[in-house]
Amino acid sequence: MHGGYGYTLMAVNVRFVWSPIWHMCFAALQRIVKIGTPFARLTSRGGHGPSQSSIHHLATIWSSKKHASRPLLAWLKGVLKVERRNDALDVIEDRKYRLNLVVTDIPWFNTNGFDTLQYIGNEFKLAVISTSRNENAKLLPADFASRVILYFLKSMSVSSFETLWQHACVKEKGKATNAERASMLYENVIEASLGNTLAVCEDTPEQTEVTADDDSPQKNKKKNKKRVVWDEKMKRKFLEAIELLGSDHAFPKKIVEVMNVPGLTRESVASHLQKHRITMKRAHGALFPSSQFALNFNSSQGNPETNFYQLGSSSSISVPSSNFSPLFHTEASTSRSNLIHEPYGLGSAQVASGLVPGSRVNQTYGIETILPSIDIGGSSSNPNSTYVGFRLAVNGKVESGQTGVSSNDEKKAVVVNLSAEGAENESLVQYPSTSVDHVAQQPPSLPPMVPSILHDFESLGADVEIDALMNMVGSGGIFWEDDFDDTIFHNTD
DNA sequence: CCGCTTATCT
DNA sequence: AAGATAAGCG
Repeated sequence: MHGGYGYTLMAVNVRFVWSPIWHMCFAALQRIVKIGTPFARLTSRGGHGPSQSSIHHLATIWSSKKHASRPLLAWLKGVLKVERRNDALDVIEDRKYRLNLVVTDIPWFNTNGFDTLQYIGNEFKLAVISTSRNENAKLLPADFASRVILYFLKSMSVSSFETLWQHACVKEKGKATNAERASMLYENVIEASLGNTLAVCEDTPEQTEVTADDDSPQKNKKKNKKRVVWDEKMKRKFLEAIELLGSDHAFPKKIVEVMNVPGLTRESVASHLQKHRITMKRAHGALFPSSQFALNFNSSQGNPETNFYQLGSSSSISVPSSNFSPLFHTEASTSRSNLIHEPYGLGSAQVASGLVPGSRVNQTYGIETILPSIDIGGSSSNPNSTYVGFRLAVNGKVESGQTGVSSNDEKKAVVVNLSAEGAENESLVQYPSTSVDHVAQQPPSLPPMVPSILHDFESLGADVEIDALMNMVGSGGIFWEDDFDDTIFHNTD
């Protein structure tokens, strides 16, 4: 798995993903497909496909979680594998007006890869995000940095991944102000949702349609203005909408539209929003009474839906709890820790070099956001995950520090204990000897956040026959059906 | 009513 | 307490 892979190109559209990285694809798939994103995969890596162990690993997880075969099959069918870089470029070029974003994992030191970046940027006018498992970010040449809008250190996390499509949105709409971005996102989500119903999940047991009888205590609010019951599903949608729109753009009307619940009135949402804000403010002040840097946890045995925290007043990211994320939970059971990884926290070396992993390195596309990520922890493929910044551990503690960046330091982090409402403990555990010596002394400049998509892994379909999948993938792994574009670009132009 | 917010009511 | 309704306001 180390090094030596060829060229991989990945482009993300609102509706689909090209990706070389299987586990990320799967994880992203679960989320993206939920909002209706068909996907495709394109890889050019000298004839080498994803490893069987990787496939098996993921397939096992999916199987054990009773997860859908349909999206999985759809995804597999959407795979296009090409042998050479130029083939990959051809594929992209053919569709460059339909793609929004290209993600690569071309190592920066790879000359051809460098050319590839340049080519994509110049010829296709596509935004490029690069990932690399390797090396210290400060070693990256500025030239490289200037050709990508974002740079990820591996392990790039699924959470980061799922936010990529939003960058695609940015590209799609050209330059957009921050104010416009919210509605822009909304539009694409709605669009994607339509695509989902049509292309991916023909029938989702999501409907829960009401048989309008005399007194149906259903939570549905079809016609009569029954009192709205904000059950978990409703709350989830609500929070999704908030996240998507951004907390400072989340107004009742748009929330209603994003939630897309028939009969749900703006007034109801407004009322709920009011309560929600009160709840937020309470938790806000409780943890950090006099700080702009606020964390809000409603964790533990409560609703997973409300398990989020907020950075700053204007933006928030979600942190899926472990039991809310079956895939990760499975992995975490063997390898521990759901981590949230937020590159702004520290890493002064990287900042000084002007290249913060995961942060903006280029303003061409107006990307102002960093990509929060959740490191699924030492999976077999990523024994030593690299992270710089903050991370959320499963024990509810937020750590800031770094691992895997320098050589063989082990634990070095500032641990912020977020125990029960009130007193925040901040204890210096240990600091790395070299690069980072003043960390989190004061809150970093508030990282702008990309709202991430909450996910719902349920009701995606039936189980899949693993063996069949294995055979399918094992033999050639090239799936490029005649109607591929019709499927993938369904409803597009 | 145009929509968002805040206050009040049940 | 949760949600609806009223009222204030740009």
